[in-house]
Amino acid sequence: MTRKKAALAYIANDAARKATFKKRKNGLMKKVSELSTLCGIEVGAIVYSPYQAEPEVWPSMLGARRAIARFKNMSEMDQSKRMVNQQEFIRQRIVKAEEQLKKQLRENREREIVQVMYRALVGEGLQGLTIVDLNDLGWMLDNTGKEIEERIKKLKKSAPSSEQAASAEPQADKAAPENHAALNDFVAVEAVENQPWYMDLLKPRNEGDAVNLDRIDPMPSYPYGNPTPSWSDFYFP
Amino acid sequence: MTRKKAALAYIANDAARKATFKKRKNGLMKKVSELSTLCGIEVGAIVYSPYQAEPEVWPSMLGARRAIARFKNMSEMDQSKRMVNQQEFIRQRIVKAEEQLKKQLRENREREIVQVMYRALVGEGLQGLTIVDLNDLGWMLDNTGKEIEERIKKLKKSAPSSEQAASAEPQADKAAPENHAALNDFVAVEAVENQPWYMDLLKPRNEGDAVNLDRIDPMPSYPYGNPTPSWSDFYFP
DNA sequence: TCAGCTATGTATAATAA
DNA sequence: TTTATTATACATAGCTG
Repeated sequence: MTRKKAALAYIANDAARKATFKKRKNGLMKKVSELSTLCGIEVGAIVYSPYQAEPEVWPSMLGARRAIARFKNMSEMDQSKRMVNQQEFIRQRIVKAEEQLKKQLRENREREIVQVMYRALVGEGLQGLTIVDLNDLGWMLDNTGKEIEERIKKLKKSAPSSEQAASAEPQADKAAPENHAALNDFVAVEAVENQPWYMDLLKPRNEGDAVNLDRIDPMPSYPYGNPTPSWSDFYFP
Repeated sequence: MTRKKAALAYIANDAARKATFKKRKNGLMKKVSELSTLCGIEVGAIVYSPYQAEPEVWPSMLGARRAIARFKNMSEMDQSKRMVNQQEFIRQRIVKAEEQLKKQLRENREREIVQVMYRALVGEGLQGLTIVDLNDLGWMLDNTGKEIEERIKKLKKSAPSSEQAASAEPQADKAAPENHAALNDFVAVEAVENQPWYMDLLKPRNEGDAVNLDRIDPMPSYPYGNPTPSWSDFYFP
């Protein structure tokens, strides 16, 4: 966007896109910090980065959380502006809030499972694609509660020999080191079977004192796996 | 930061600061949108603006919410880095999430009550101080569930005339200027008595299918009235 | 206050190492 | 790949109306 006149469109070339992303992200965060400094206000920025897994935070985790809380507040307040009927409005708000809560809880459980699987099965060095794979698995488990068994059967069937399984490498992480060359679904499933405490997570938790998840709508088409690499990049240069 | 070399520090002059804020905020949001377009990623930005009350959203409310969710995700992910014990970590996460949920619900109810009282009692023109007052009242009601009656008694005692009571606008939405010359606690309480639907809000809601609010900690010192301007500015030029 | 307007400082696309 | 180096496009501080 300098020598050539701007071409404000998606950059097809992967490398170029990544380079641009990094540069612009840094620039953006610098601007953010400047704005905060110059005007003495709280600012937070969240960028979902396909290239970076670890979040860096600016100005601080707390600041970010506060900003988020404020933002939520305001969205509600804003709605109220056009409120005509008190009760209706309030009811709507309640419904919305409850939906949000459910969603949050649901997402949380997903994360738990993904976490556990990830931790249980994968070494420190293999973040990238593996996380995506585990996400997919986590979703299924969380959603159906039975798909896990199907998956186990299916995978066992298609890879009865543990050696074969080892060489399968389906979803494939690129630079997998020696020991983890065989990070695939089969391995994941085996680990699951051997870890009862993981299975416990699949059961619905005690929800008497929590949100009722009964009527939870089906999983949203959330970009958990798909083009989705891993999430977020909260950065300060 | 152009003709003079940058002076990256708080701008003392009010007007200049505001001008800079506006310009830079616009520039920032432009960059944000560009980043999103060029790299095909989701981006959200939240700026708490002292100058703007109404939130504008970019790229969209949904996008913002998603980004926020991701961010939360990542903060947890980060924590997990140092996690040693899977189960322990997960339990902690669950606890945290549930606390968050409770807080959210609680805040929501507060807002409901404040809203209702505000709408019921106050014309459009009287925001400022009145809101603060009503907030206080709402808090009390929400907290004790009985203070309302005490308050009613007390106030009735000090103003027993029914005519006075009759002048209290019942459903009272928008602006009813003349009638509201006497916007005080008494009016407020009368309105409450005449509006069963409001009283309903004071009762704990059906919590079988919601978060259990039993163990909710006392109200946080949230800036509901106080120096609180109004929040947030999610902007796209 | 709010918009232009420039002169200038910055950010960054393309390129090279 | 990442990092460093430009040449340019862009953002914006200080003005002005």
